[in-house]
Amino acid sequence: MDLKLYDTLTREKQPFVPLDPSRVRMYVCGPTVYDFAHIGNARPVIVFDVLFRLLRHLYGADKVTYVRNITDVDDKINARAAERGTSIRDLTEETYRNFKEDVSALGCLPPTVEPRATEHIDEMKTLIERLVASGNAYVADEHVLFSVPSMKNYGELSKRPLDEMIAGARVDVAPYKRDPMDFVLWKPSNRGDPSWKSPSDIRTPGRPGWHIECSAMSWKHLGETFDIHGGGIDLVFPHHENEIAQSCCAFHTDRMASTWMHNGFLQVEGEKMSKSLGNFVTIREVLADWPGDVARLAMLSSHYRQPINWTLKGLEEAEKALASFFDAASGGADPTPAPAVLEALADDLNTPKAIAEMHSLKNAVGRKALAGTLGFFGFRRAELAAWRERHAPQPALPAADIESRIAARNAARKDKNFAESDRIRDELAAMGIVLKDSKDGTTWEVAR
RNA sequence: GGCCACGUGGCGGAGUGGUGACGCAGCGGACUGCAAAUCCGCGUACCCCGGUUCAAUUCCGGGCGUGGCCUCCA
Repeated sequence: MDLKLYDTLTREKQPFVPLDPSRVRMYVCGPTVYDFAHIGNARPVIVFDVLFRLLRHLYGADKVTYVRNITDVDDKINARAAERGTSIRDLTEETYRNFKEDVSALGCLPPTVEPRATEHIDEMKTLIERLVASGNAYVADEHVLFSVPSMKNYGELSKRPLDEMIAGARVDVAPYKRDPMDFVLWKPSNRGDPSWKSPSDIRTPGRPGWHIECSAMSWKHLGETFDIHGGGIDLVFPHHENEIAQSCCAFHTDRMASTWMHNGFLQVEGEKMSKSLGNFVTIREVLADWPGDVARLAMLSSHYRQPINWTLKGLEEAEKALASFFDAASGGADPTPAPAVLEALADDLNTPKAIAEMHSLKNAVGRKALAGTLGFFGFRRAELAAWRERHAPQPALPAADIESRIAARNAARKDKNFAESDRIRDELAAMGIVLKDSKDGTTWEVAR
């Protein structure tokens, strides 16, 4: 099985060849923990969970290291904690707990490591001092800045030629920057904000810039170079571009990660999700109405690089599809997913194709493979069943009354009094109760 | 304004230089006393305009539309 992945850096689908097949390494940018994660945040979490599962299948579960960081030092966190009057630690811990619950409900495996930024300050400072020593960074006005002109390939990931970026810059450039493109590695802390002893002989305590944490944590947990770096497409510039600059200059390497993967953006009911439009949807809100697996399937029904439109109709369709999969897959399960599904996933994670293959397994010969596939994806039969039970509409009549009417109807049918039997059925139908005749008798359910 | 994506049937959504995936909805048939459920079958879709080609939805150029990014906001 040859895995091919699209690499943002080369803009090409390429065969995936791990640097070390006995230790496949993936880093994905995780949440900034200051508030409930929204459904757009859920996309990379789900997408890279599927990739994690695929890699574990291909290389062995104990051969894959998946690192997803937790950003727990950030201006938004400081502001939110102050606003709520809680400590930063309490806020980030609570938000992180909520995040873990959310993504677990979405059927995602925990990553191998979930490092926190605040626990890697030493590594960040080491990187910063290396960059200063190598002339890729400089100290100015108690800041440490990365010198963008010191890196010749800067802009390669986002395909932004430097001169155009400078020409397009709209924001006032801080006076201490040597070059308008330079970005912060370390900055002084405001009073009351978290602070650490600064690197590079800066006297004032400070805190790290945004980008350095990922260079530090990927280095600590995966090494100087690794296989896959993932995240949302909005992170390509400047975040990932700057990570590359920091890591490649600190370690004198050409590539930070062999493959850069980015998921497309998410819209809600055809509109940009924003608080001002009032269509801001948290994972928590979705989970209040739907099983996590339905949200998961809905998310995977678009290819990860395509834009996705998050809609109620999409969730309804996903619920039907998932129910039909579980209906068809009753009985034993194969230990592995169906080959056709694996093949689809191996082609740059073509989940819509994989789902189409699952539909074609909904027959007698495919059901064991389908069950194995559902297990591979992490879909949970019991969860959907419990949700269906909970959300089953209540009949307008007591069950005993329905049963007695069914008995009356069947008596009429036996007498070939079809006018009467149809009358009873229509009467029940008008109350939303649908009858199903089979050779084993008549059953009923409430129309959804 | 600059850069980067995306634009497929009623809806969702793959894919491909030449026999039009898949799902939902719809239609027809089987089954049924009639239905429901189930099963079987059915769709001359590829934003617009040029170009390349024997042949383009697929490649190239332009246009229009939508979205993302454009430095310490993530």
